[in-house]
Amino acid sequence: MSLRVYNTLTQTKEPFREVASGRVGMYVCGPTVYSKSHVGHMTGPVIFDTVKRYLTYLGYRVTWVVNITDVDDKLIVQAAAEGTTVKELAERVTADYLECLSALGVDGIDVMPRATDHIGEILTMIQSLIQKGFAYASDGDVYFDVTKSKDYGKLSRRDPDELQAGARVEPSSKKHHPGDFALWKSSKPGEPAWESPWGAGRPGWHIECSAMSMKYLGEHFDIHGGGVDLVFPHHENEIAQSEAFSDRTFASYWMHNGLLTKEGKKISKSDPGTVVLMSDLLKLHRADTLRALYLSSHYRRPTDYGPSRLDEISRGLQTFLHFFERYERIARRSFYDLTPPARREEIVAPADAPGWFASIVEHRRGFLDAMDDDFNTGGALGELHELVRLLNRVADSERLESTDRDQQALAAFDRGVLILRELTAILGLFRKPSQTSKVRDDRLAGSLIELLINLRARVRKEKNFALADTIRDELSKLGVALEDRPEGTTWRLIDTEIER
RNA sequence: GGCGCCGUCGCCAAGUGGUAAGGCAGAGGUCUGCAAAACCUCCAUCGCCGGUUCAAAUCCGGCCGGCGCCUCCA
Repeated sequence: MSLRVYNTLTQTKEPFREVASGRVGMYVCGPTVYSKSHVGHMTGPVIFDTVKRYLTYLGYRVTWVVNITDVDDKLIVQAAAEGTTVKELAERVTADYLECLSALGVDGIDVMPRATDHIGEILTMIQSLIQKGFAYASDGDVYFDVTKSKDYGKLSRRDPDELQAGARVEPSSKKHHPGDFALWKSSKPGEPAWESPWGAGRPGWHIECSAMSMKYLGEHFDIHGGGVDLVFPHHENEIAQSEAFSDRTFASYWMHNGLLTKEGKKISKSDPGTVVLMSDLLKLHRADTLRALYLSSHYRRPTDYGPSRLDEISRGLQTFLHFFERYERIARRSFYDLTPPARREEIVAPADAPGWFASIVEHRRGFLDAMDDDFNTGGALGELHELVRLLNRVADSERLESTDRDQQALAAFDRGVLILRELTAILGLFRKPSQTSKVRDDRLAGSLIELLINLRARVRKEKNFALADTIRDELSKLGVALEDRPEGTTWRLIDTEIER
């Protein structure tokens, strides 16, 4: 199978064809930086980060652009409310956004242009649109004339005249048509402003995305993404102004992620109970848990967030974490240190490989097929679970933790684990070692735990199980879990993420 | 009212014409001094009603229910 992508423009899954051979340009609408990121804001970044990882894995050279909108009405209002400047507010909120991205492993963004750094490009574009007759100046403002655009509404399937009938659009005497939207807004005294042929003002909401995406990705690029709520009017307007400007197709594929709800309710500023700050969540949960939340269902479907949901996901992830510890016992090497192939290649089970190796290859195929099918991360995650179970079964049946294990089986198992690493890396999961490994590296703490384990082994030998159990219970209270195995006792830190 | 999305086990969720992945929770079992971890077994006919077809959760029609956008929004 090869990659197919759902395109909002055509409402179908289409085979992926890049504009320029071997390269992909991807633009995703970023935040308007007037308030800290909440859970919902990270949906797009994590999803498109995964999209980029997968495209890169397929061999494309991907350039990913995410804008920062740092001038806007909401910023002006919020800055005034806080008694600060727009600039200070924007910088502070941007810093929070960047921290969230980094914590979640969203590290594939290549360019993060700020609107205020591109006023020149924006003005050039507006002037061109006026010259071409697509826009008009009106009392200090400049508007895009939707009636001049032959296929306005093609993305959101809307008829400009219907908008008028709906009468939902604020009639403005400055506009020729109610559906016309601002490219440039005149400013009042005290507001951030730039000089323009139409007087002091600032860019309208949609124009910066057109100007910046074209600057960094060209007039026609591959993927334009964002939340579904941006389809209209934002993306519709972007298409209209961009294509009017360039006379070319703007983006080949329009990808829209479903929104996140909080216990079934829409996350909205007007309902404070629904707003959960990402920075707060990151204190309670492992980044992988949050990442897995976004990837647990298909990106186009809405996802519901709730504390119990995160606990559930965290429990599901434990299987992997426990397996990584097991792998370390077997291979005496950390799963996190494995370097898997960075590019997709065909893997066929060698004739002399054990029968179960073919099953591993099967699951890899299933994973890749799912990803090829419009980035079906939910299905891919399912394959991962099956892969781990298979690997555990192999470790059991081949007795890989014992000293007389079969070397050939071990080698094949090792290759299987490398495949697991390869696949988890595509999803951006398990990038950093667990807490347990860190404590294990701490000589004192690790040694003390080992000491207690050794003492406990002595009393166990003497059949003093009461004392042995006391040691285990007390350690458990301290957050250390003991597991007795034929090869000896192992320990790990008890997950503090889930409250039991 | 217009445009669009969705309804699969208690919960989450894949599957979009060939007879229901996976996870969480639950029950039983193997292993264990007991646990833990791991593994094994069990646990759904797909909102309702019609239709098309040899065959439908998957296609078509209708109905019921939930949601998004149409106004700022990831």
